[in-house]
Amino acid sequence: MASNRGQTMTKPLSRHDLRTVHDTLLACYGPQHWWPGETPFEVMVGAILTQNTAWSNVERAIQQLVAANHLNPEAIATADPTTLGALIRPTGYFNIKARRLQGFCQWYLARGQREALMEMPTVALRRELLAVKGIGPETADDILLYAFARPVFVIDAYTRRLLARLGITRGDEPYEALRALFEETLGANVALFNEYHALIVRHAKERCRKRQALCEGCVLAACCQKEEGITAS
DNA sequence: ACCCAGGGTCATA
DNA sequence: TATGACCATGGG
Repeated sequence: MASNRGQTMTKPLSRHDLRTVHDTLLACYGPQHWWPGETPFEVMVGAILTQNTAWSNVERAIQQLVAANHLNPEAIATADPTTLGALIRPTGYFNIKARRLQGFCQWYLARGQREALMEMPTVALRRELLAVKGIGPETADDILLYAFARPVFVIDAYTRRLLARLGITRGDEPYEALRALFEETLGANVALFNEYHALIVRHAKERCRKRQALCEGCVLAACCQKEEGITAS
């Protein structure tokens, strides 16, 4: 299906319109330059710290890790858990996340870090990431896509909400079903997956919000199945 | 004083 | 397999 860059979509959507949704969002917002992180390792740390947490809180934690010279796998793996917890405190769940970071870094070092892991096939790397305690499907896919440039589509709460409101899904599909939907419909494409997920986050944060969505003026409004969108108050 | 935010694990039934 | 409790800080 042809894209309609710069225009408002006007028909109810099916799953085959995922490409057009991307093009419409890109025309609206422009490239998002994701993931916000200086290095691949910082992306991995950020992916764990942002679990169920606002990104602004993660930025503080990253700053504190840098200031304490702890933003490297050796320092995190060998840090005192209480010290590490204090550094990442702003992200919430800091006791659990400190353990998750340490478990991840121990695996990362044992596996020879990024250089060695880059040689591993995507399916095998994904399986290993999921075996690390505290890394579930979304965190694994964040790392695969944004730190290892693998063609894996990230499904998060924003993606679920947007697809359900558009009428493409019901909202209760399992993670793997939604990931397969995007990957099979769009075809493996790292640059596209990277940009699309970033655009979904941008759109869901600033317009397709959980409550009080700003449907008036939305580029997807004409084709969206969401009923009674609350406009700006 | 709520509700929400770029989840995941574990214990139950 | 499917729900619920739990983890915890910061902004609106």
